[in-house]
Amino acid sequence: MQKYTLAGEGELPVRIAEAIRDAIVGGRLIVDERLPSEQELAEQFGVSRPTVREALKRLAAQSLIRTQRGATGGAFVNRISYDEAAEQQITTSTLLLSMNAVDFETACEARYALERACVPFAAERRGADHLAAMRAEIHRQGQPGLSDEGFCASDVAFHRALVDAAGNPILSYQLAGAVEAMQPLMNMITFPARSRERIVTLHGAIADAVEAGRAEPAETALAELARYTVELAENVRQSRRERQKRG
Amino acid sequence: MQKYTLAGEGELPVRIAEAIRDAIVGGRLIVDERLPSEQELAEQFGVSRPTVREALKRLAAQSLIRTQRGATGGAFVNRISYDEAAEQQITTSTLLLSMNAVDFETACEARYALERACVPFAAERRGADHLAAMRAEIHRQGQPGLSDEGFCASDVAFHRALVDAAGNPILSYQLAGAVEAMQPLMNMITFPARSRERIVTLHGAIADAVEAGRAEPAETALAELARYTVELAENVRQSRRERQKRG
DNA sequence: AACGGATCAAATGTCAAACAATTAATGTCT
DNA sequence: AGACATTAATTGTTTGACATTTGATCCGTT
Repeated sequence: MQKYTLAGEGELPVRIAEAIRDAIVGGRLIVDERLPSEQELAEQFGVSRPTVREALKRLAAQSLIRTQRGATGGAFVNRISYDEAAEQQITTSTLLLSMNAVDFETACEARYALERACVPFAAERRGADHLAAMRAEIHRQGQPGLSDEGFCASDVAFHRALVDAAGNPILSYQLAGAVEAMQPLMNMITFPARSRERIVTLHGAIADAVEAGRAEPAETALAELARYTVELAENVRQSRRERQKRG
Repeated sequence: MQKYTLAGEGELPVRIAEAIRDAIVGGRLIVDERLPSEQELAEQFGVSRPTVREALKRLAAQSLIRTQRGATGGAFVNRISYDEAAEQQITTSTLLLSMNAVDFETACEARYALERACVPFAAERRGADHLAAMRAEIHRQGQPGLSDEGFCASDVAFHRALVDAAGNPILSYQLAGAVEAMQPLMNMITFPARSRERIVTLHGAIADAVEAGRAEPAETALAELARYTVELAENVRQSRRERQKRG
């Protein structure tokens, strides 16, 4: 049976990778099925083994297959997990943000808007574990002596808990990329004690609202948090400009 | 100057790819900068050229670099575009959904929730072009003789226009993955004339609300659309079960 | 002097053949 | 029957070579 058909034009490894990928998404190769050995694939496609290898490596880079050495080794169709998918999305999003001069306001708006989408479900389905995680992060954020980066990391953890509370793995996966990718941008902000206090208060309001099963006040607090974060970033930018003008 | 440091353990190409990727995200390699030739890289890392090639191909598969043949060719750091990033996210999301038995309801909930996040901005900033695109798709959806797949495609186009109307490229990019990845699932639904009529009506309500700059009715219509879509899928599943029992 | 085309050189793309490393199955000895 | 060495299959890696592409250079013509 002909499982793969080489089509189009361009570099061989790319076309081979596409052929195999199509076989996977088209269901002709099912999860955990073993692909032919590199040697056999090379013969089937009429190319050399290094060429096949490059194709397989492309697929491995996208987590579509995994390879195993040894007697019963080979390439296997990989069931991509939420974690793997999220991981990939985070690297892609991070690169996209860092290389395209996305202004902080746009990224921030996107992030909090997406989070807002989770709130109604979080308020409806929140479990004790997620609430506890949120409270724990809030407590950490109030600790004096916490570094700015530590504060940022805790902020991310808080928002991940909020998103996970919605109990929708697809939402969690999609949001992970948006939230995590923002972290490098957030790390440029300094959080003096007064700002932290304000943020912790808002986080508390969100946790309270979610615990009470009320979406609306949580959405309001989230919107305020978005506004305040943008304001903080604006301050940092302004003071940096002034320092540059002087020095 | 030492730009790359090989760390950790495991397969050489993976470690080399990581070293180069870290150099890119760490800013030691800037956009459009040319990497050393494969030969030079091989010498620097103390490995053979095919090994370096595999590493480069991994990076190329993630759109981190692009390669050019010829005299002035080589590998260049790639500025990843929104389209490329979205493309990758779509394939990842599609695979995730198809391989993890995600139930339609969960995926649908996620999709419409994320779309809802865009609505306030769309209502605020909608441009004539986006509104026109939405109207055009609504008109197409009303045409008799349109295939189910054509209807689905138009549905996707409508929602993309809605998302783009929010005028936030990050949101558009994030949503593209969620909306497009749903299409294979949506394609399993059949859309009889009566269902289409209902959907077109809701689409019209969304377009009207956005045009009027009112977010709330658009969100309501979107929620109703989500509910109705899940209902349609449920019907398909039920009739399929009955057919199976009989035949 | 400016334009056009042939040549060249550098780089990636591809191939071939081999050896190393790993791993599970097989077979053998106790 | 169980422990241990052997073996075979497969991927990982190296070496060396040739093909292809493409910009740059040189040279002759106008």
